Amino acid sequence: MEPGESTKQARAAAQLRKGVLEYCVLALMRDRPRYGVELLHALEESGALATSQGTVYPLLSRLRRDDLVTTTWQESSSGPPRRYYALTDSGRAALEEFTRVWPGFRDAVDTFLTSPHLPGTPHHSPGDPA
Amino acid sequence: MEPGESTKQARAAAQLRKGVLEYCVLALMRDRPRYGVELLHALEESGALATSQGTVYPLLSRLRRDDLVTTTWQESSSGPPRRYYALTDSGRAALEEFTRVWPGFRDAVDTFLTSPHLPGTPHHSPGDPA
DNA sequence: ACCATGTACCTTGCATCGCATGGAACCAGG
DNA sequence: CCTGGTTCCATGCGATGCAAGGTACATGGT
Repeated sequence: MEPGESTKQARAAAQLRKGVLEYCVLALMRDRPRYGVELLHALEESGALATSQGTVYPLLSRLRRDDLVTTTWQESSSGPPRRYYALTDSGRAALEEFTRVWPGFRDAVDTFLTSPHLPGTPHHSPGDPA
Repeated sequence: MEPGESTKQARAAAQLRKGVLEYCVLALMRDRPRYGVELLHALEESGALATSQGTVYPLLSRLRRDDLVTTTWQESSSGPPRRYYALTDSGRAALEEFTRVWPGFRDAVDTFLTSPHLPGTPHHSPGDPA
């Protein structure tokens, strides 16, 4: 079903999300409580972290199991009630912990990816996609 | 070693490595063939990506199974022979693919971690009594 | 010769995670 | 009643990081 090339890109991106998704979801709740589909849409809009319900809901269950979030039901004017997820004290601490270690990690990967050898490499511009 | 806090930090960092380690190892082979312990030491020196043999060797087996690397044995003047891992054509392509998607991913995480609506956010120290 | 140490390679078993798939419940409009 | 949109959740599979354990080679001490 896959033409092949898109598989590789999807594969690389898929493996990347592991572990990071958890903290990005926590980061989304930092300002205010969010509900499942809202988180899903926010991740989708980011582009690189788009995922599915089958990923987000088990993740939210784990966060609740580990006491990183609490939930409250709230009625919706259009549709079934929504379960809003809010950060607990532990959740906020975990998020700050991640915020602390992330730059070092990011920098390490950047260091590995930048080769110190070929100054004239015909690299397409790092101007970046949207 | 840092006391106490390093546990949480290690936990967050451990989740982070998932999926990225594979491509960092490929990146290390970009310039010249490397052998297992050499890769292990390079990762350890990076700090954030330190891992163990139990992680690297199964990873290298997978890379070989997927034809991303080839290996050649080489004698060592001090110790057992070393198996050197070198990038194949597919391996180099996978590395470039990852190099393409990584900036977008990194940028997305950075965006989530920086709160977009509180310009005057008090960067209070951890343990704030709120 | 024997054994301890350092180097280097590899396997097994466990826990975790992303994700495709499928299903359930609620509301509005025809 | 029935179709469509929204929201929630669970199950099963494949892949991954990692601790623990095992094998083999070389050197030096006794």
